[in-house]
Amino acid sequence: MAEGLAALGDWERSDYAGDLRAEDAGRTVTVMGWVHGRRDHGGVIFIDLRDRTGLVQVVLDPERSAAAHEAASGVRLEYVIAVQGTIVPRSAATVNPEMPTGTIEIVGSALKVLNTARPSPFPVDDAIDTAESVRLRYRYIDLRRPRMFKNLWLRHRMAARTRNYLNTNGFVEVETPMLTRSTPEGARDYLVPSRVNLGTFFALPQSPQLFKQILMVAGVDRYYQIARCFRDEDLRADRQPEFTQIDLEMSFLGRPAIFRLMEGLVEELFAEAEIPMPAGPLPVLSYAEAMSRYGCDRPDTRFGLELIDCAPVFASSGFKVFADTLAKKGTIKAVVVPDGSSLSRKDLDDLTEFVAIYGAKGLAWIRIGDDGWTSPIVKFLSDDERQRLTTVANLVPGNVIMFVADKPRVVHDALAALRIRLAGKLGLIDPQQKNLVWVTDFPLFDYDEDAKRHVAIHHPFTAPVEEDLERLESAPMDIRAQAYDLVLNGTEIGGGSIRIHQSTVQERVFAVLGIHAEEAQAKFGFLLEALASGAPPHGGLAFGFDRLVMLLAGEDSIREVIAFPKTQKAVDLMTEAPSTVDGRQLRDLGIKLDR
RNA sequence: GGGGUCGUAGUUCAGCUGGUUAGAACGCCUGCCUGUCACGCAGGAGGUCGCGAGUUCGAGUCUCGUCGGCCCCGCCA
Repeated sequence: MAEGLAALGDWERSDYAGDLRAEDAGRTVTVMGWVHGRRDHGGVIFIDLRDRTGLVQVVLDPERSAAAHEAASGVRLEYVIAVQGTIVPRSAATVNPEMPTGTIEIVGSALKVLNTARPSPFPVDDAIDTAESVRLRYRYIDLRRPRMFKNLWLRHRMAARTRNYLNTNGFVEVETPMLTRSTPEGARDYLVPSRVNLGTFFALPQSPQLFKQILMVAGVDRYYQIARCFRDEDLRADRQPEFTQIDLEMSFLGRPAIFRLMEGLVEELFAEAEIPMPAGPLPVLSYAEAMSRYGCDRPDTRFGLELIDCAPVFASSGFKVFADTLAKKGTIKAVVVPDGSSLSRKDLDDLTEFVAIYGAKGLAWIRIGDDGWTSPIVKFLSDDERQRLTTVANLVPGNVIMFVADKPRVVHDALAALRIRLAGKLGLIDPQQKNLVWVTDFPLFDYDEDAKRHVAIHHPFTAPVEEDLERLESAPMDIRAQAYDLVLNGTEIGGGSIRIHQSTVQERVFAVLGIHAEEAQAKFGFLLEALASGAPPHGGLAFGFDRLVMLLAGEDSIREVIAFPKTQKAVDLMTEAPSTVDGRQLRDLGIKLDR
């Protein structure tokens, strides 16, 4: 034992610090934790002792225990100590109403310094404004903060509740491999070289998709896994290279039953976070409707500002920008701000700059006044256009209408972002409100202009809508998928689909994707064989667990609910991973670096 | 790959149109103090102004490059 330090000996903790209350008065307790604060009055010393439950004040009085007082005088912030003492009610004058334990204190009779601590790089306090890089470098200090432990604790309880709910509904938790096969579709894979099979690589799973489908073929019937997934793509506030999904798959169930089961799960998770959840079946929005009304497939429905299709109004416009856009198969949509008086000319300029991020070349606007329209473009509009625009957009004095004219993709991206930006700026969002909505009937395919081929929007195992199946080859871009996303306040928290369970359909979809028979056999032969071996109808989905915890914890970044997250450059500032490796390790793997 | 933003003590920040020895608060160290809870009082230590070039008599300050944190676009479902 190092100098000045005490051994734990036969001491056992009797209580957590933050749990002690007035009714504990008179008890003799042993508490252990970190020194959160220390106030030395020359005689009496006060120590705020902290553990994961909170704080309790310990009083060391030299007249009661000279030894304990002496030990306390050497204590510094973040030292690890154990205290034995008696719970005593505080006098009325010394009660601290700010602390849950503020009606009592521990009068220490013995104190052990279990470990010292170097000065903390930043305060262990919720009210800090320390750079995130510093917090991540010393994550073990950061996680001592009550807010961070609260997040870890919520995450733990949500995982436990998930397991409990799924277990009682007949789901079986099955682990699937972390060392798996690279698939060309989708995100970039993290690769792991195989030493035993030089020149070959495993991939870390982007999701357990194929394994869970094969578990359905195996008759598991209902599967789940709280699964780590990996994607080697650039990071965002809500995206990490490794993340956790609640991954689920079910056999012999159609979409309505799957929705019911999943809504039950979400209800449990909201309850765990003590957040009220909207009653009854959740609203369902088709992809087409979501795009038309909100310009995106994950709409925030807490506020209006819905998109208005203005293309018909300007079908034969004399305004060159609009006319040219429509001539080039573009479109024109608008958002109307009911009370535009709070939008200055500078605001409108800023918003124009904002939509440029999404590729919009401009943001036309009109301010509807009591005595006429103010706008840079109004002089180009005919009386007829003004009339029809008023009708289509329900314009009344006070409104400001903003247009984007461009390719549909740009119009939707720009206006979808604009409505969220405006809602924030105009205070239209109630932060307490939680809107959940299913978005369904996504297109099955998108067309990749660079690769000159169709790609799966969800993944290539998603079943087409039955009635669209006959046009799979003739009109692939019109085929709807039996895919669905669950959206919470504009964030996708889960997504899934009914899967293809017949190998003939799977082969046809591969063909549309330009994956020809030989290639399909080489890459997905095991799946095709499995499907041909008695695959039941099945479907499922995966929830983004980190995102869900983030939203229910009220955090803005996924990193706040992950114990050891990576930075935007995908590095761990604490361990400094990734790192270079020994030459011998590389030789074992047959890898030569060219830089 | 691209756009934006930030980088000064352990931490959070200030530092004017370039000008003597770069400041404050908290934290840290020493001493004093018997009811504090943002304890108080006195004193002290602590700086590669991210890094590298350049402009200049002189750079924390201006220019260029570079590295890193964060937000976003692309990417990712």
